[in-house]
Amino acid sequence: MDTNTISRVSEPRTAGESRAARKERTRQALLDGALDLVGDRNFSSVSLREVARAADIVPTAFYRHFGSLEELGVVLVEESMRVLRQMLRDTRRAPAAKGASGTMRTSGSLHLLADQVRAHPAQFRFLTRERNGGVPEIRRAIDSEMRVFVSELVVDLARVPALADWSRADLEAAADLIVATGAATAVELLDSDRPGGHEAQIVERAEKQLRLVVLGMGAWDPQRS
Amino acid sequence: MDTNTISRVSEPRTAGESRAARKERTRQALLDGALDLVGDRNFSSVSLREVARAADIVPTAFYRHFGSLEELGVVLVEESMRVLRQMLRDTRRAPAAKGASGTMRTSGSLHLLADQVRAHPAQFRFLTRERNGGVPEIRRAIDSEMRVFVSELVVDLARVPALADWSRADLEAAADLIVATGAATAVELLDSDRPGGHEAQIVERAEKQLRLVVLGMGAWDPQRS
DNA sequence: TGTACATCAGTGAACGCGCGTTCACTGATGTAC
DNA sequence: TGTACATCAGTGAACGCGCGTTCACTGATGTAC
Repeated sequence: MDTNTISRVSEPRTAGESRAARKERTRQALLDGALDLVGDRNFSSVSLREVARAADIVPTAFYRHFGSLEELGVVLVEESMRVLRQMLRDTRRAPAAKGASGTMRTSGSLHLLADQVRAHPAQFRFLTRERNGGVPEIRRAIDSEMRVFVSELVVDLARVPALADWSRADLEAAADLIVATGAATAVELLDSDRPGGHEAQIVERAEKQLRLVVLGMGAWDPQRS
Repeated sequence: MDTNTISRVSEPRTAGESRAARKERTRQALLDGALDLVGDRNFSSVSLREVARAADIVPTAFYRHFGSLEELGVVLVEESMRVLRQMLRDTRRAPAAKGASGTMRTSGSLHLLADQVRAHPAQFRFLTRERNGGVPEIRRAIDSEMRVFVSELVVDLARVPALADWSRADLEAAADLIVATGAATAVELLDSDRPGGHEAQIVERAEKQLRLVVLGMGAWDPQRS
């Protein structure tokens, strides 16, 4: 079948792009524009008209892509989380804790986190700001992704021989503490241009904290509860 | 001097309150109303007109009390922090960590935290939501209060004999981890009506986490960095 | 105690503005024959 | 390849609304004498 009879002359300004492809580009422009706008403000203080303006379309055309701003917000969570998930997948290749001996691994994970924050500041800013922020739908989306992270880390920890006889609840407490420390570190890294906090110091402190936790795990007595 | 010639008849509807006292009441009504409104939304999505309405005054009268909504927000941080500070003062009487042996103390602190969250949900909700939220002025106000908490805990920890030879940086890392865990627990307690998380379980997990940290502190080698 | 004046918390009309959403439309792209 | 029609991303006018802020005001409270 002749699916593509190429029109060789007089392209209509926007190269020989299919209608679907152009729609997808606009959709992405809306998402990118929104992420930009959310860089220094609440998601809930961003208006539909601003987002449309950022994507260079008229406000009413917004509805061709999303039913509401909130719907776009949820997609933005998923998109930002993809970055975070990729990072976690990389980290898992060298898991954070192998009992009291695996100390060096925590250091690597934190530098990887710092790299990711530097590479995708807008996404991290969005996630950390909206995590406890105002829009319930978005907060719930972020929260459920965080739970996935914790339970994946639980699986990793459960495989560590030294933790073989830990209860599920103990593993979850430890995993949650580790993830929370990572999240808190990301928040600080995002503000690392502010007084006192240079990136290296923030990472160093987070390393100390993870080392404390790992040491604690080494000293933990699973029988005593 | 006869400062108070009491008018005994025909009170003008609002009892014999001085002008200053009535102004103070309105001001407090504005603060209370704002705290109420902020219960389920972003501070930055609350409007001056809504706050005025909540305090039963006309929008323009708002300016008799605050120069802007943001200014009210900063006062709200200070007011909410007073609650938190009082809690911390109570906690300090039984400090969180006395080395690996002081485990029971952490439990008491967490129940105290749970009590406070239950007693002042609006304040905690406001603080946790705006801590990473959109309004820079407010975020900074909360952040600086949190730093005070950490450095007070550092002072407490420095007094513990077992930690006598810890470096300042190590003490700070530990204190920060403890405060962060408390803050994260407060966030979860505020949502404890949601699926899976009943208050007792949240507190139990936080106890495990603090115990892990305290165990880690017991195993910490201050020489090794 | 009584009078005259000052203060000032709260009023109410008015303004210009950006908002979300509706609607009928346009015209390029895609499809059927 | 050419024609006729369908689709649909983006347009632009229009709406009613709540917003922050201005301004001149009112009238009870406070103060000076």
